Amino acid sequence: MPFVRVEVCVLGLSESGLQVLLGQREAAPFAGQWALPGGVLRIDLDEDLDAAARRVMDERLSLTLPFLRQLVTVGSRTRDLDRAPWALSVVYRALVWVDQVQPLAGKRMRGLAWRPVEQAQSDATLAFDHRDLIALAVQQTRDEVDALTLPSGFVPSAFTLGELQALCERILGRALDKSSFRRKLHDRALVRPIEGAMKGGANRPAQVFELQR
Amino acid sequence: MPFVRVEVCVLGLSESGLQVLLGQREAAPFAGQWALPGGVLRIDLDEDLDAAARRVMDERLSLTLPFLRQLVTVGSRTRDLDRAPWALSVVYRALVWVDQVQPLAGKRMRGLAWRPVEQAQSDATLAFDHRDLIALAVQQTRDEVDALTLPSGFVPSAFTLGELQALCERILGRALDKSSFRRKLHDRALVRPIEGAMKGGANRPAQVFELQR
DNA sequence: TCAAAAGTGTTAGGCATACACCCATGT
DNA sequence: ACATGGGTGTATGCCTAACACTTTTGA
Repeated sequence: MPFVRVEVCVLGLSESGLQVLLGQREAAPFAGQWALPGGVLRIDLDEDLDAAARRVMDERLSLTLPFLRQLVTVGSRTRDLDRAPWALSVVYRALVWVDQVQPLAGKRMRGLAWRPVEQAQSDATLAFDHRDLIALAVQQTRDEVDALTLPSGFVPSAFTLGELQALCERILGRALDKSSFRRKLHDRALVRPIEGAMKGGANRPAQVFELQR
Repeated sequence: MPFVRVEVCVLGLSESGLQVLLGQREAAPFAGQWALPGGVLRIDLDEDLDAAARRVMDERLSLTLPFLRQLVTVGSRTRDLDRAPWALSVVYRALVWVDQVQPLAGKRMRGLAWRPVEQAQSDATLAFDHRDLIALAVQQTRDEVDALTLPSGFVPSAFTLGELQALCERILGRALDKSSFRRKLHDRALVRPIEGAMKGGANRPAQVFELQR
């Protein structure tokens, strides 16, 4: 049987756009190079694949990731020759707020750091095929936002439409039209106003919404 | 390490629409029930995951499948308790012409048979979660046709536009508008006429096309 | 002359973009 | 007053579905 690992592409949302969490490898293969965090599937600990991904990220980030989605599985004889004659990796994507995660080094990782996705997608020095995996994760995430199939559990329970739009724009890396955005939400009945709840700053107060169940 | 298998959801195109290839299981678990064909990953034989899927189908169908695409990976502690304490399956989808494959029983399968996808998708007696996997395969395949990202290598090297449209319609299970279909092909420059090549039946001859490289 | 399939044009509607404009509040 | 973000309306263009119509062959 092959050597089975789980890798997680953690995308982080920040003011400046999408970032990806990378760690610097300590051991071969690709020692010293940057890679997605991951870990070995433990059949004694993990109930299923999703649970394995959650456990691996728990250990690395001491934070239970709210939104995991399987991306792809890669495997071949030559993937990880230093450790096994045949290696298989199930790759997940997670989505978090950058300021809710403090990158701290774990075992077998010299350090964890956020990197802008544009930079990571054009960095040929990443370990394994992780550059391609990051590109895949970013693409899929942006497709989801385009289709407005929002990762429930990731968006806050209450928000103004302006906040929701800003969230989508930061993921997409481009501006959206306010009118079209709101019409789409309304037509598809994706959000519902919370009666009486308003949120005001130094300007006109905004209606607070929640996701339609 | 877990027990690793590869399952293949072979979709077959026939006059009457999409079909899926199912086999009747001989051994536990789910002995006697119908399931997707598959096999164990052999790290001594398979170079990578795609090669494993091709080998497994070679053994079952004595036919090298032209178009394989990974769908998803499922795994848990309880998936295949009769054979292993932890089982993982990488699921692929293939696309073939029904009349090019003669279903013949292989080892550990009492028989192989084509079943219409509509029927399979509502059959609660299929083994494992294979009903869901079939639904996923059908959905993804139809999405590809909708987007006109045709599986090159599956469509014949030369065809008339009528033939191509009929192919898409059989996959989708619904009729398409001739004019819209052709305009889309033309606008996106997906096909190219083969000079001088015409195909005639008992009616007006049609221009023969090939896929734009 | 007719049936059948190829191939073309025309119209109407839905959806997205762009942009203009009013509204309510704190400073 | 005015800057700021909330909220709404309108015009335009693109894509698509629907359908009508002509063309070319064999029977």
